Amino acid sequence: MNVPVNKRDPDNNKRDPNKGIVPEFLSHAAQHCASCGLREICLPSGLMPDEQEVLATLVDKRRRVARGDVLFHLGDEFRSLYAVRTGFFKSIVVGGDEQSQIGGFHLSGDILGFDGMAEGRYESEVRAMEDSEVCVIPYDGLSDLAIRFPPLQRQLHRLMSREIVRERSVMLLLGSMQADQKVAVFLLGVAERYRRLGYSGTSFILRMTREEIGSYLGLKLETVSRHLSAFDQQGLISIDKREVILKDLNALQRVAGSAIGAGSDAPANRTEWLEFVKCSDHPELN
Amino acid sequence: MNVPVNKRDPDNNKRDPNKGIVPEFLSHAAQHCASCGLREICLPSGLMPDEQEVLATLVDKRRRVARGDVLFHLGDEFRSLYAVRTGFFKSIVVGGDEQSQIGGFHLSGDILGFDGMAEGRYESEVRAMEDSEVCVIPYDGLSDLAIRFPPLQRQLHRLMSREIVRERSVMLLLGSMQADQKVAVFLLGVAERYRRLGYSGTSFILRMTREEIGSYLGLKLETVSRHLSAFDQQGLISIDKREVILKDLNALQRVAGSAIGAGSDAPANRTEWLEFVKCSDHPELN
DNA sequence: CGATGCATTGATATGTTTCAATAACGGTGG
DNA sequence: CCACCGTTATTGAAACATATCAATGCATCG
Repeated sequence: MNVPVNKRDPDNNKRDPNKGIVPEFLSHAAQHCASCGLREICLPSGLMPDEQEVLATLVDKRRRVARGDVLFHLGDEFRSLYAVRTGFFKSIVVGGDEQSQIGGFHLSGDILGFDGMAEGRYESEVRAMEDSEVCVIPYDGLSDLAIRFPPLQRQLHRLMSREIVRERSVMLLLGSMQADQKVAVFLLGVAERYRRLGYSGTSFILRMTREEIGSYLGLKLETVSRHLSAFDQQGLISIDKREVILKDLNALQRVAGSAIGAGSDAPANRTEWLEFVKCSDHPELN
Repeated sequence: MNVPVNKRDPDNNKRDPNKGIVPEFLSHAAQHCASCGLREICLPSGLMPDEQEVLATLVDKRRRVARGDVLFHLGDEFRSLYAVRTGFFKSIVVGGDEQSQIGGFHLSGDILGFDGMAEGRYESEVRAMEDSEVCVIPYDGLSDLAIRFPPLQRQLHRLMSREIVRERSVMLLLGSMQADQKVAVFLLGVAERYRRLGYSGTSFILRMTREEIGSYLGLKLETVSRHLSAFDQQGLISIDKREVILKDLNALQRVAGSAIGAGSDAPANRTEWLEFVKCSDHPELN
């Protein structure tokens, strides 16, 4: 855990967003989707209560994954999907010669392993970044159940489609955005996910290193650091190591959606902008 | 069509790879998957002949899309998947403020429209780059059929998963490769697809502009052009406008898989490499 | 035959990486 | 407890890759 436990947390939103979603007293007694706090955002979402009950008979196994351990390796035989219950994962896309990249970060409610259906083997590697727990969803069983419950089939399709759409947006990010846009989009994306899990969405702790952010965004860690610092100087955010507060969402969104230099006497290009920002913090030096 | 019809074509591999896969005399008489030349690479792949027969009752409608027309727009209501029969498509990913990018090129046997399942609306736009024809696969019907024929359900999952995996590899391309790698990977990818459709895979006509290649690869058209020229000068390929011949697959693969400057007195960086290559073509100038 | 779209190539500007130095932090073991 | 270590983050200067701007050529099409 990267959360400083000794700090006061008045807004109650800097804690691990996973923690507390499922009341402790339920976590052992009732291992059913119907009583899982995540059911609205996880696989059972949209199903009738009785359908959720049946699903729960399928999804009865849990698996703990310690920080740093892998959930599945590239090439492992595909047998199950996994639903993240608690914790935090990264999925790693591996290409031929020592090329690899983080393809996504995953938290509560996310379904992992869709890439295994194509060839019967997982084509990526998923690693826990904190001590985590997943629900195991055996594919054979799920497949059978989807036949008996058409809504489940639809839901499965919806989730896979959502993954396709998510990856599309990452392609857009990687292929046609500049570093500052990427970083802004990233911050807004993280915030949005926390918000949907019921947390503030303007104040949170990053659970990954600069290098991991860079890997995800197609940037070097120094570039990420520089742009985060720049946003801080500009007053768009406040950042100290991993603690982030989004201070000007509109401005951030403007950066994310391109359109630089809306200001008047601001520099015309991004390199000078980084400089400009830095200097205007120390007017006595000019 | 971009194919010069008046040219001799001794290798029989520069023609439109779609043409001729389905014998002309079948194309009107038998509109069934079971007799479609694409059945092995399309949706019915892996199904029993009688299952294919049933699938054919579902997939009985065709749709022609003229060059430049859209198959579906972003935001259109999702009702069907489409299987490319003949022709050539590009899918366009659109982001907020005038940000858009080509997410993929699609030819015979590809299934389009998976992104519509997530929210009931297509989240991309697909446009025909040549006069094309698709099979219309109504989703409701497909969903019902998948319930009656489990293998069809599996096949559907497989295809969606394949799309997820494909997009992952594009993410890798966009996020962690340099321009020359990207271009090499692109050429090998195109070649591979032609090869799988039964064509030579070393000699083909590009069906898209430099700008479209660039959009797909996250590069500007000039950069694409420069690296194609460089590959030509190096003898890895021969390219004239849209006509490509891959001459040294191993070398191309080496570029695609990183590891530059395996040679001895070759320049150490890529800028100089581009220069070097150009100069060594005119030794009299040195 | 001019107009238009596409491709190539050069010169320069710009954004990002690379290399390097330093600082802050957390954990570990004397 | 504190000195020490490895990891993570920040920041600067220089090198590099790609984008941008611009000019030209070459086809195709009406």
